[in-house]
Amino acid sequence: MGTPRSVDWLPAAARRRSRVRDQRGPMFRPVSARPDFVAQEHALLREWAERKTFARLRAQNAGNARWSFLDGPITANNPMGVHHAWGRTYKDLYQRFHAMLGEDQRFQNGFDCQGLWVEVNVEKALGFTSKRDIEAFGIAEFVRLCKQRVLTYAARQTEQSIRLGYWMDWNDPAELLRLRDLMDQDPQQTATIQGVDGPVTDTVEMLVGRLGMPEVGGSYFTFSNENNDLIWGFLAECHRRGWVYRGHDTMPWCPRCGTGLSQMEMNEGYADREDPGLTVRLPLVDRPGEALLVWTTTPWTLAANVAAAVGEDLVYVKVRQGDDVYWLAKGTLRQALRGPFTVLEEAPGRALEGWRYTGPYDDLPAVRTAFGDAGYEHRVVLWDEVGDEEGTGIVHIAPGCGAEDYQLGKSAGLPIFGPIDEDGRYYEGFGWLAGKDAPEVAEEVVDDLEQRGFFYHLEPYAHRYPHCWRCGTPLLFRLVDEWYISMGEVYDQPRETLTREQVDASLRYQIMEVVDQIQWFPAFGHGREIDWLLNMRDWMISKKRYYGLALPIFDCPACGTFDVVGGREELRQRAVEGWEQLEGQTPHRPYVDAVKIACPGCGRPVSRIADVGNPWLDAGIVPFSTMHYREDPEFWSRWFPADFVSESFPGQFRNWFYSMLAMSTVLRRERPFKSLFGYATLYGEDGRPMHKSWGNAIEFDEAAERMGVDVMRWMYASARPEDNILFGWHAADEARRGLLVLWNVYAFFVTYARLAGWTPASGAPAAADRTPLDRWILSRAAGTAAAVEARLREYDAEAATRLLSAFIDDLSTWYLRLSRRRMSRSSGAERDGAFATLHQALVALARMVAPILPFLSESMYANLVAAVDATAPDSVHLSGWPAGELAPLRDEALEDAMALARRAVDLSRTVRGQAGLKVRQPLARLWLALPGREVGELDALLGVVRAEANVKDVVQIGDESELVDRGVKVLLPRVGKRLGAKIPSVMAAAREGRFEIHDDGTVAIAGETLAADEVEVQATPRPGTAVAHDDGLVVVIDTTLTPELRAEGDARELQRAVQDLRKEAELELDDRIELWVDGLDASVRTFLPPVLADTLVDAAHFGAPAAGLPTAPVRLDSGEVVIALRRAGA
RNA sequence: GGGGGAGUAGCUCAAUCGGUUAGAGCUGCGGGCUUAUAUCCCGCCGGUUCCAGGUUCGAGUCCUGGCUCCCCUACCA
Repeated sequence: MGTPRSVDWLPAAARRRSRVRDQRGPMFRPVSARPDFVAQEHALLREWAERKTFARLRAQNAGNARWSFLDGPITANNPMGVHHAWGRTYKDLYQRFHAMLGEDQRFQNGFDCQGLWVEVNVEKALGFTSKRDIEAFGIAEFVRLCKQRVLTYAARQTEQSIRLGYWMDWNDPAELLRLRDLMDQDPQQTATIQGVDGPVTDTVEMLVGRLGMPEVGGSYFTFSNENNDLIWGFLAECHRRGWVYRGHDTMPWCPRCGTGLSQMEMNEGYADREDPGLTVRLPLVDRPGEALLVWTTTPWTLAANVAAAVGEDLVYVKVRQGDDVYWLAKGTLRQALRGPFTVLEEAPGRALEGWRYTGPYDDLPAVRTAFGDAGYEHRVVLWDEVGDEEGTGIVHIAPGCGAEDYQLGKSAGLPIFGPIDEDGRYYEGFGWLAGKDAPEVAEEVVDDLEQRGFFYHLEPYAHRYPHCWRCGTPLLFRLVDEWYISMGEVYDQPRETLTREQVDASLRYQIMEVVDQIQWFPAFGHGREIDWLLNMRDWMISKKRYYGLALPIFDCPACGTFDVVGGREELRQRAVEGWEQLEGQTPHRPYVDAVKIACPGCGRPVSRIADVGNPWLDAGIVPFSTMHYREDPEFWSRWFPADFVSESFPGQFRNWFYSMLAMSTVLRRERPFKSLFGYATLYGEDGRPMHKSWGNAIEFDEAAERMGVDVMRWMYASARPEDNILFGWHAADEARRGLLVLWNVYAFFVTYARLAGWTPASGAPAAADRTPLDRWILSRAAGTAAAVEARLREYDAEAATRLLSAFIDDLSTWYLRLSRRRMSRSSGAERDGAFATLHQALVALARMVAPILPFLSESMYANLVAAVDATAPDSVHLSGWPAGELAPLRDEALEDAMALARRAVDLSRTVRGQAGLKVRQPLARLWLALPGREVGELDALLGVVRAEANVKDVVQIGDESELVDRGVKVLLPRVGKRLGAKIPSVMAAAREGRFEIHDDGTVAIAGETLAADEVEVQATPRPGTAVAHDDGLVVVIDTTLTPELRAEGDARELQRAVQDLRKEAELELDDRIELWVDGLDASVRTFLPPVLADTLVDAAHFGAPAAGLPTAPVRLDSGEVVIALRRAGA
C-alpha cells in the first residue's frame, strides 16, 4: 500500500495536471472532474478480485456476532433483469452495512432451479409443443438439459451480480459452465472441483447435486440432493400427521403444459379475454314446446352437461317468442332475449326443480354411458350460487369441467365425467369431437347446435379469465387426481378467541402465530400474510411434469394404501427393486421412478407416483437445507432463524414467504426469519411494465454499462419500497447529477490539496480548535452517520439516502462554497484546518455511502486514505462503520445556529433581488434580527453571514430597533387545547400587533394571558423596502451605495471577468499571468491589489493590450473596460 | 363480491400528536453566484389537497357517504 496506483480511466489532461509541489510523502493521485464511472467500476472489480478484498472482509468478521441473511432464490432461467438488480441492491447494501458493523455473515446466494419455468424454456428451445414430445425425446435427456440450462444461467447471473458489485460467496462462473459441458459429454464421468477445504471429486452428476453444500461452498441450488431430500422429510412429517391426501377434483389445467395449476399459480395469470357467450335452448321433456335457456362461455363443456341449475328463490318466467316458449330468470330478460317477447307465466326457481330436459349431446357414447350407468337423466337442480346478473339465470352444470360444478355434482349425486385428456383433447366416446382440441371447437359446436336446433344466441363476451402464468395459454378445468397438504380448518370466529386445542388442530393458525413473531417492512405485510393464511385452500403440491422434486409418494393401486418416504436413505433401506438405477444419480426422474418399495398395506412392490412437486416446496425449505439443518445442527442453530429476508412482495405472500412459513411451522413451529423487507414492482419510465416492443425495456447489462451500477444502486436505494419504481435513463441522469456533486467536492479537494502539497501527514489544528464552519460540517458528518445507521438498521435505505443527499448538499453548497478561498488562497493553520476538515468529511462520507455506492466510495477512499496512509485498511469496505468515531464531533447547537445563518443569507439574497443589487456589489450594512431562541456561536455566525451576504457589517438588532416591531408567535400546539374557541381572536390580535409583553415574559393578548413558554417573541419587519423575513428571522439591508462601494463592486466584477478569461484561455489553476486593463477608472484602482493577488497576476498593465491577444470587454459601473491576459513569461 | 392501500402543482413525491401562510425536486420563465461542478442560489408561474357532508377554535391529516386507481382475495356459468 501507499504507492499511488495507475489510474487508466483518468483522462490524459487530468494526468498532465499532476504537477506536485512540496511533496513530503505519498500524495493523492489526480482526479478528473468528469469521471468515467463505468470504467472505474470495471477497474475496481479487477482490484477487488486481485486483492481478495471480499475474502479479507469475511475473515475480518469471522467469529464475531452474527447477522444472518437468507437469500430468496432467483430463478436461474434467463439473464438477470434490472428489476432483479433492485432487489439485489437491497440485499447487498444491507449485507455490506452489517459487515461494516463488524458482523459475521454467510453471504450465500441462492438459485431456484426446478420446475416448469425451466421446462418450458427447454421445450421451446427444442421446438416441442406437448408432453408427448418430451416423452418421445426421453425424460432423462430432457431433465439433463434442464439442469444444463440452470447451470448456464446461474453462471450468467453470477457474472451480472458481480458486475453489480454484489458481494456474495460466488461460484466461479467458468466452473459452472465447465460442469454443464461435462454433463453434456457424460454425466457419469468423474470430475474434480475446488471445494472449501480442498478439491472435491465425484461424478459430474453428483457434483452438480452437491453444489452449495458445506464442502463445495458457493451459491445454493434448489435442485441439490440435500434440498430435495429435506423436502422429502418435510412431506413425510406432514404425512405422519395425516395431512397429505389425494384429491379428486376439477382443477385449473394448462393443456399446453399438461399440468394442473395450484390456487396460487392460477392467481398469477388472470387476464382479460374474449370468449363466445353462447345461449343454448334445452327442450323440456315433460313440457312439449318449452325450453330452458342456458348461457355459457365455454361451449366445449356442453358435451359434458349434466344438469341445469336454478336459484331456489329467483323468479323465473315463461316467455313466448314467435313459436318458441322459453324459461329464464326474470331479471335476465332484457340482456338474454333477442327480439320481442310475451311473458306468459312466473314461477320461483324451486318450482322448476326436477324438470327433465334433453341435453345437447345425449347421443354421444360417453354421455350415454355415464348417464346410463347412473340411471340418470338431465334435470333442473337447485343451487344457491345462481344469480341473475348475467346469462339467463339458468346455469349449465358440467361437474367434470368446473370446480363449482364439481362440488354441486358431488352433493347432488350427479354423474361426473370429464371430457378432455391432459392435452385438452376430447376423449374417445365423444363422437365427432373425439381428439379435437377443446378450446378450438367453439365454432364447430355452435354450428352443430344450430343445425340441431339447440342454438339461441351468440355474442362475444369479455371477462377476466385465468391463464397459465408460464405460457399464457387459457386454462381449462379438468377432472384430475392431485396431491395436497391439508392446511387445517378455518374457524368461524375471531383468532383471539381460539383455544389452544383449536390452534393445535389447524396448521393455518399455527403459521399465523409464527407470522406474528416477525417484523414486517412495510408493516402492512403482516396483515397481507394473515389474510392469505385465512383464505388459502389446501396446498396442491403435485404437478404432472418431468423436471423437479420427485414427490416421494408411493401409492399402491392394489390396496389403496399410500406412504411418503422421508429421505434418500430411507428409500434405500425400503427399496425392493430398482435402487441400482438411482445409485449415483440425483433424485430426479426418470431414475427415481425405477425404485419400488414394499406397500405397507399389502406388501406388494409399489412405485412412486409420477408427479413432481410444486416448486415453492423447493424454495420454502431453504431455511433448513442451506443452513445444514440435518448434517450440522449446531451450525444451523447459530444461523436460524435468519435476521433478514427480502423479496419483491407481489406474489410472495402466497409463494416464498408462505412456503417458508408453512415448512418452518411444520418442522419447528418457529419463525424462519425475524424481519422481512418487501418492495414493489419495477416499471419503465413511462409507468408501464417494461416490454421490449414498447421500447421502454432496459436490459441489465445495458444499464450497467451505460449508466453505471452505482448510479443504478443509488436510484434503487432511494426509491420508496412500497411504491412501484419507474426506471429509465432520465431518472438515471438525475441520480448521476447528485453523485457528481459528491464527486466534484472530492475532485476539488484533491486538486487543491495537491497544489498545496497537503496530505493528512501535513497536520492541522485539532478539531476543537477549528473554525465554527469546520466544526459544523464535522458535526453534520457525525449526525449523518448516526442517523444513517439508525435508518439502515430499520431497513430504511430510502431515508438513509435522503440523509446522505442532504449531507452532500451541505458539504458542497455550504461548506465548500465558504471554504474554497481558505484552500486556494490561504496558508498555515487556516488552510490546513480546511483541508483536514474537508478530508475528514469526505472520508466519513465515503464510508457512509460505501454500502450503497461500493465503487464510488472505494475510489474516493483508495485515494483519500489508502494512497497516503499505509497503516489504514486498504479498502473502504474494510474500514468499519464510522458513526462511533465521529460521535464526539457532534454539536447540535452549532448545527441549529448554522441553519439560521444559512437562512439569513438566503433572505439577504431575496432582499438583494428585490432591490436590484447583485451579490458582487458590497453593501455597507445588513441588519439582522434573530428569533427569540437561544443561538450559540453568535459572532462566528455573524461573520459567516457577513462574508456570504457580501456586506461590510452585520448589525444584530433586537426588538427595540426602529427597523422592526416586536411580534408574538403563538405556539399553537401548546395553547390550542387550553384556549379552544378563543384562538381565532388571539391569532388575529397577534397578527395585528395588539398585545402587550410583560417583563416576566408573559403576554397579554385578546383578554388572555399567555405564559412565556406559550409564545415566541419575534421581530417582525416594519413596512419598508429591502426587508425579508421568515419565522422571526428578519434581514434588512442598507441600499445606499457610496462611491467607494461602487468602486469595490467594480473591482469584484473585474476579478470575475479575469477569472472567466483565465478559464477561456485554459490556464492551469496555478499559472501566473500578465494582465492588461484598458480604460479603468481611477477610483477602482484602490481596490485592485487583492484582485491581482487572487488572479495570480505578476504584472498588470493599464493601457491597450499587447497585439494579438484575445480581449474581453467588461461593463463596469464606472464605464466599460477591456481586458486581456497571457501566461507570465510566455 | 369481500379486504387493504392510495388520491396533494403539468410530472415524481413531502407535510411530526389535528395547529392556522400545504412544501421540495423535475419542467418553464426571469435574475444571480462561481476558474470544483454536468452544479448551485434567489424569485416568478403553477393548488377546489378526488367529491359531498360531519367533528373541531382549527382538517391534507379524524369520522360518514360517494368517485377513481392500485394491490390482495373470491365459486360467476
